[in-house]
Amino acid sequence: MKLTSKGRYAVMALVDLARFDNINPVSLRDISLRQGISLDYLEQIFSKLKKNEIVKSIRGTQGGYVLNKNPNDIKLTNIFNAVDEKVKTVQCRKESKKGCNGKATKCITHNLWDELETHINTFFENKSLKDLLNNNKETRV
Amino acid sequence: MKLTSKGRYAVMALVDLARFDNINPVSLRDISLRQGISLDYLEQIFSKLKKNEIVKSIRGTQGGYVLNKNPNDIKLTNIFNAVDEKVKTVQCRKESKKGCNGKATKCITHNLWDELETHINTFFENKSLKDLLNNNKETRV
DNA sequence: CTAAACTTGACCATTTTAGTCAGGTATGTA
DNA sequence: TACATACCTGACTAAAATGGTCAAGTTTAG
Ligand code: FES
Ligand code: FES
Repeated sequence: MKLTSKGRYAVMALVDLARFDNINPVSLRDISLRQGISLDYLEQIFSKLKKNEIVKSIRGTQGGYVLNKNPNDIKLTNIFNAVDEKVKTVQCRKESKKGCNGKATKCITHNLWDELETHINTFFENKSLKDLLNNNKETRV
Repeated sequence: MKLTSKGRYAVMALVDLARFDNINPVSLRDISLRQGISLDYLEQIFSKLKKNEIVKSIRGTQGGYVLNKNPNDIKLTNIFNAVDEKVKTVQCRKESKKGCNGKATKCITHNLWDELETHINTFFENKSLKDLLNNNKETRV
């Protein structure tokens, strides 16, 4: 089970953005340099974030991106959904009555994986961008 | 973030095994048929489970595998470790002081991913094979 | 002595990931 | 108006991971 770069970068970039967007729009170039993420890749990611109304774009010189919501209202769930980083632990289609092995009933571990999926998603639902900003100021060891 | 088949199959197979091993050793062929998992693939998985002393093997006709511990003492953590299904959310090497971007300090989201890793691992540490057996008898809707 | 079942290791097709590349288009500033 | 900056879009691809298969054994109950 691992987290992909796309999801990791999306959150990283948004935290970076949230720190600076009070004043001016933040350019992807800046984020790219500060966070060490490929500019071209960031563009793909922000295209999706924009479609999902998490950020707004401002074109032209001095342009960049700005948050489209209050940091408190942007949960990790929203970010992950936007960039298609989905948590998938069950193998079967959930809606279907059928199991992952093609049989007529759910497999013997289905409930377990479903529980795990919920467990993980709960984490994402309870974390907002705001939390991450605070968290970082705390300078925890 | 998704669970791989290897981890899913390992747990599936062990639950199946745990249900039947009171009487006789259980052959991989039986598990393969009951759970719809490729026999050759199961062999790879059980080879690892054996090395990690989770199961014992009995060779020859009427042979098969048997649990090597009490179901209550086999946590999901143990199973996942055995088959190299590791939870990896941070990108960096944890021991290192360096960040994932090659910089001298940890990245701004490092703490978050670390917390997530703990969150997921906690789930695995608190589930034993025994729990899964009980869970399945409950015939939950 | 033979069939069932474990054992080992090499091999491989497909899919996913993590990007790159090559073109645009819009707009603030000089 | 020129032009640099920064967003925008879609195609493409190398490398890694996944999810197996295949082949050639060895062991032992009956
Ligand atoms: S995971 Fe849903 S039936 Fe197996
Ligand atoms: S994940 Fe550890 S430094 Fe970025």
